[in-house]
Amino acid sequence: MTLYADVVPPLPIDRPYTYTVPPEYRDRIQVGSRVLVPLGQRLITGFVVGLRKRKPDAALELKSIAGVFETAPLISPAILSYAAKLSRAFFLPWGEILQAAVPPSLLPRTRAIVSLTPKGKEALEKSTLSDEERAVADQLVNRAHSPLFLKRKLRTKGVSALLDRMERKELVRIERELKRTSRKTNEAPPVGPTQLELDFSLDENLRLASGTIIEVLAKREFSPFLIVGSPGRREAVYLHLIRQTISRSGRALVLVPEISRMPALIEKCKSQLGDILAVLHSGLTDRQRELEWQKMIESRAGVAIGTRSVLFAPLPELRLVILDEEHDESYSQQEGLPFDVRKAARIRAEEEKAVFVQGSAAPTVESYHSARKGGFLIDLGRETHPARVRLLDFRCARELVDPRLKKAMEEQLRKGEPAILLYNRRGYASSLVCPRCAHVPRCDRCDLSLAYHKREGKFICHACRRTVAAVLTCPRCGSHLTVRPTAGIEAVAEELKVAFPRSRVEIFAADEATRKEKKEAILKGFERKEIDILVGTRALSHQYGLPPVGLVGILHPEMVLQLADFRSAHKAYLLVRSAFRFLREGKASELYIQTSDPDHHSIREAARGDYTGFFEKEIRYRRLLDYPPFSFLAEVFFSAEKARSAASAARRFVARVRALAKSIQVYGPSLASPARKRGLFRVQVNLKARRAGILNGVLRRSLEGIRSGKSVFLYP
DNA sequence: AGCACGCCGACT
DNA sequence: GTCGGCGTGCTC
Repeated sequence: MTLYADVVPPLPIDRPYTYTVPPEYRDRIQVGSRVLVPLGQRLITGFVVGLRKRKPDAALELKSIAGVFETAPLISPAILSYAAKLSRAFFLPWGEILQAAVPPSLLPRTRAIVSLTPKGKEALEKSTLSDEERAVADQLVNRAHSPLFLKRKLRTKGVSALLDRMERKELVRIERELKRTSRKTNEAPPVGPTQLELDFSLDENLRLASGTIIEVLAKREFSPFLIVGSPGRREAVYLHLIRQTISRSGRALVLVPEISRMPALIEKCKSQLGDILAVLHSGLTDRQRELEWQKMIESRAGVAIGTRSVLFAPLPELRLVILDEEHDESYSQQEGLPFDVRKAARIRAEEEKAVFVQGSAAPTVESYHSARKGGFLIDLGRETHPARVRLLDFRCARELVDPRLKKAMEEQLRKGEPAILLYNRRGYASSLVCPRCAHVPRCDRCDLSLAYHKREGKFICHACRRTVAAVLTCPRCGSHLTVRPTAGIEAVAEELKVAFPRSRVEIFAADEATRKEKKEAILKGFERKEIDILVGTRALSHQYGLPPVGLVGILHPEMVLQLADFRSAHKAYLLVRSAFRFLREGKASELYIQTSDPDHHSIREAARGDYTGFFEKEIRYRRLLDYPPFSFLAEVFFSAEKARSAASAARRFVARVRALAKSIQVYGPSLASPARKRGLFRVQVNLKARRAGILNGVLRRSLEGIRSGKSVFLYP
């Protein structure tokens, strides 16, 4: 009896295609195998997602599998169905998610070699070839080359089509072979059951909190929790839960937003649990990543910890999924495959029937709301910091730094103590303007005003990073350009240097000028007390392990409130809270918050460290303005090389949405911000609906068949 | 995503 | 008259 395989290619096709399995592959092919299949005119690699004994449709003419790669499949049935769920949840092709689920270096690839046939050689000598054919033949006279080499060498369009035509005319031969990538590993044997040390202590509050979760852990069913508390207390609970999970021979998955957060946590895990840890993040080399994978596949890992790629960790018996720093923005980043890590982690827990624990000191409003409503909120107690916090109402624009803050700095400097100042605006000024004709230098790719970076003498577009030499005279009327009243961190540092001429002031920002070595030098210098005042943007807030100081100032956290974003109040709250991390514990420590909006609930409650207070006020605004969690929003982006195709895709989408559901509010299409990203035009459409189900259904049907690059973000 | 097919403008 | 643009639809 013939065997058939359902295959998903890593393309924007999310339906499997069925191929016949030739007898020679029958024994090797498995669900999860990677195979080489003919699709249209090409040979591509795909994942086997199912095996069957009958055709899906008897009338269908099926092609057959052209090759099977590794013997042991890289993808387990569990990950296969998880990827399918993600694909539905985020409107992404199944095959592309599968591709992302496996380390790229473990994915076998095909290699093609093009050589000239005797017939081709003859044609070249007789000059019966077309110009483009001859160009190819000339390259191949002496030796065979890969198609990639030819593409680069010829520098013309449609080389692959040309090669295919020449292959059909038997002028060239294209041999496709499988490139083996699997390596032999001879690592240490699996570790035995770990000895659990008993030096572990939890106070009554934490014991109670963990108890609730441990009860559910035994039941083996999906169950969410949200832990609100300081990092230290959360960590203690996590470790306790992981320990419990492992002692029941389960496995745990820990997600963190950024690599910088990992070292401390990894150390703790290692010292308490032994070396049963697999670590996955984007900073690993291919080889390191492969070793971590081997660890998991061979069941030598009890815990996998890492950033978003760890979502696909091949852990059997997964019982616990932890997502730390639930509030962190990098979980919703658009890099790579555009999906929300929070939701993806939740789906993994659902699929595995595992306990899902999210933790934060200041969770997203949506998450806190649903946890409280659903009765799965675990509050570990309020964050308190003994420091004195001063709110400086600062609206005068003559100086950048409030005299009261400068005075505090002066005192600090006299004691020989360093200070940190946080201000989240890079460069010297976010734009310049001509005082006579109001001309503003703009980026010709994004149409945003160019930021002036005085130190480097450059104009930099903060949207596309395009950099040009700064020209300080107006190209239209020749006047000297002036700084707009939107100073950046460089201007702040300049003012401090004038105020404290004998002090060492340094800037820490994610600037092109501030290279990695320079950044490390600054941090080292600060540790050695060679820097008196460190002025930093949010790039500094992501830095861990700096020696805490007695004085921290934060300038204008209310700036984020200007963003057209329903979460901006929460962002302001987080920004202020991030300043506390640099402050030494103790009554003598001081935090200055210089703001023109001291009465805003986000600033005020953050100053007091009262998340619940912030939440109560914020949730009222959300209800009032009908924002998530009281409504469901979708942001849909269409991107294409040509503005016209992105716009027409967006228009087509909007027309379909309008036709399908009157109850859905449509905003747009409008230009996304930035309007161009990596050379692609971006058009945005926002939708708002009363119910998530309706929104999902309409999105699914409206996006069908739309070709241009699309990404969808759903809130909550 | 590629690639073919198919329908309208400027040119050897 | 053709070459070539890109809109639309299919790929087991």
